[in-house]
Amino acid sequence: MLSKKTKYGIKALTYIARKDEKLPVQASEISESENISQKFLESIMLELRKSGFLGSKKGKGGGYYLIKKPSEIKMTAVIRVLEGPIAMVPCVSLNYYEKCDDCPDEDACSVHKLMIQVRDASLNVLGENTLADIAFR
Amino acid sequence: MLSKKTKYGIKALTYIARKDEKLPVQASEISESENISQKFLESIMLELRKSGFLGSKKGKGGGYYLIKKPSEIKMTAVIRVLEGPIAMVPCVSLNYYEKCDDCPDEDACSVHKLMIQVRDASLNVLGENTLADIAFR
DNA sequence: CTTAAAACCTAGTAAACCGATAGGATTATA
DNA sequence: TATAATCCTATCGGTTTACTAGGTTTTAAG
Repeated sequence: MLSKKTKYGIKALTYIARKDEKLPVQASEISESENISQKFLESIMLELRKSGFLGSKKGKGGGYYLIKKPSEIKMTAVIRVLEGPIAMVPCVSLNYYEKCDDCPDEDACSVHKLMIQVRDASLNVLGENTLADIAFR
Repeated sequence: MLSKKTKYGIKALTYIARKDEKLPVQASEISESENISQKFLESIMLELRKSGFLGSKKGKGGGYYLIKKPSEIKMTAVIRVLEGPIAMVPCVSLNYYEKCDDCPDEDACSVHKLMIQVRDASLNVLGENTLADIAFR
């Protein structure tokens, strides 16, 4: 299941992308428009800034803006930052690999075999979709 | 992330499938061989029986056995029983649909759009794989 | 210079979920 | 009758989740 954090984060990025003005967008505006708890959203925006998706401007008239073009933001990257691994099991994760402490032999493991396929399928979809794709198409 | 319950459940089914003998397999045997807490596994086996994947025989010499042939057990079905919805968001789930309480318009929602694609990709993989595929191939 | 509006930061918290454990009751075999 | 297995219910510690509280800092505008 996708956490609300990730869901809200993607919605916020989408919201900013769809506003074609160059002015920064306030978290309060997004929170109202998208029905997201403001304080919670603030922490998410902060994370998105720290991970390089957003820039920010403090003070009156401040807000957040995209650092890259929507077409250059892959959804794999967004989800990895907000949600963590895309794989459903650590032992098939490319970026967060971890060996299972049960399971002596990964190659013999049926779960491993299956989850590699699921991972590849998901990776394929998320890698092909950019923020532009889901915001505008 | 896949829960241990689901992971253990799939491993247990695989174990039984790979034993070609007709005799029922004990939970204790599986728990030892696959390094799974016995009591925890017991509860999983029970669930797999109640949902129609396994039959059981009580008492001495008892155990669990597959009710259908491995090639007839789709992984979608197994995962839906043990893990719940395959979709990452309730609003794109086929079997466990739920409307988001934020989000007035699903068609305009970028998360919705993306997660439909992820769901279809996963569904495709899990629907094509049977227990036989992951146990023997 | 003051005020308001915004991001930024730290901490806490209620509820849910997870993985496991405890302790048996029931049933079947030998 | 003893033993071995499933079956059942309850509980529990730990972690995560989704959020809330309560500020501080920075900036722009009046």
